[in-house]
Amino acid sequence: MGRGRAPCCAKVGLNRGSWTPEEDFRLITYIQKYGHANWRALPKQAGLLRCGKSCRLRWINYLCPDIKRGNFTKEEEETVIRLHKLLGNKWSKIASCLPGRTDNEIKNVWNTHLKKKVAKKDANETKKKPGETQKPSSSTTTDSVSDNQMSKIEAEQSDDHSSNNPSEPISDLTSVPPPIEPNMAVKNSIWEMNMDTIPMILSPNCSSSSEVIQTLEIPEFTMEPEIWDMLEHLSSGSDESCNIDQDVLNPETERELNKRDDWLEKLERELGLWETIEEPQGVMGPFHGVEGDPISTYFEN
DNA sequence: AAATCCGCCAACCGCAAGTGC
DNA sequence: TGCACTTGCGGTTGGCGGATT
Repeated sequence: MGRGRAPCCAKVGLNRGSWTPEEDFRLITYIQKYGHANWRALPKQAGLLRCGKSCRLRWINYLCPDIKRGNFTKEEEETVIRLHKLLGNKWSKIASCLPGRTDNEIKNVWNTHLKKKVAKKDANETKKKPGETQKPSSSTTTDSVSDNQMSKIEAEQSDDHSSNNPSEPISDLTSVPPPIEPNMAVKNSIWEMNMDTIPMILSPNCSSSSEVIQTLEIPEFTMEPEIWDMLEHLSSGSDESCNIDQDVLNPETERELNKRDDWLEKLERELGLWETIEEPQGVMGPFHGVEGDPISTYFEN
């Protein structure tokens, strides 16, 4: 299944197109454990048949825990419109002002909704006041970008214009701390994000960046409940099976639970390898897709 | 119910910028 | 300084699914 243009160079043996849950799983677990210092080397070390670029894109645009999913709020839309008026198609700059939103997402939203919306609005304004140009307003009160931040951007733009030097780059907007307020709504969206692919795995040795994730509530999981059970079990770091009061269960559920326990036992044996994973060495990493690799084994069965 | 249309958005590409040697 | 390599950016594509005919 291929998307986009034909590949510019032969990438024999590399997967293309949509990511499978297994690939997501590998990427998430690898990055959570080792980070992503070198995207080019990452696919090999993680046992992924993808190019580094593809991995990076998948992580940044979809799997990264900081990403906020769901529709844009009115405020976010307003912000995008205002920033686009100031910056043009500088999607990454705009994204830096919208915590949790990616440049790709903003670009898509702009191209599919906002562009039309703005065009329509402009057409209306022109009808009303012919000859009068619209001035960017900074009086919107419920903006998701702070007034300070917007003023700074506007000042930068103004300086830029006054110096009459279009080649001069705009100073980095990321230097202005974005108004990130971590809350459960955002955190839950992380889970929503992964619901249709694979949840974050919480290995007992997970790095600090994933500790935040560990505090999240676990939502209902509709896909492959076995996977969810497995992850939940692993994340607890417990040797015990899930604590469910078997007395209140009906026989059918109990049978299912027993089945699951057997299954978990089997998995535990396979995933025992998680405990013995070494730091990546050379080009071959711990998740290299070799026979006996627990992830491959799981997804094959 | 089937066929067609159309919008959405994930993933691709080429190129530019950044970094290290 | 120049080169090679990696990462980041913005434009574009096309598969998928919902809406319409």
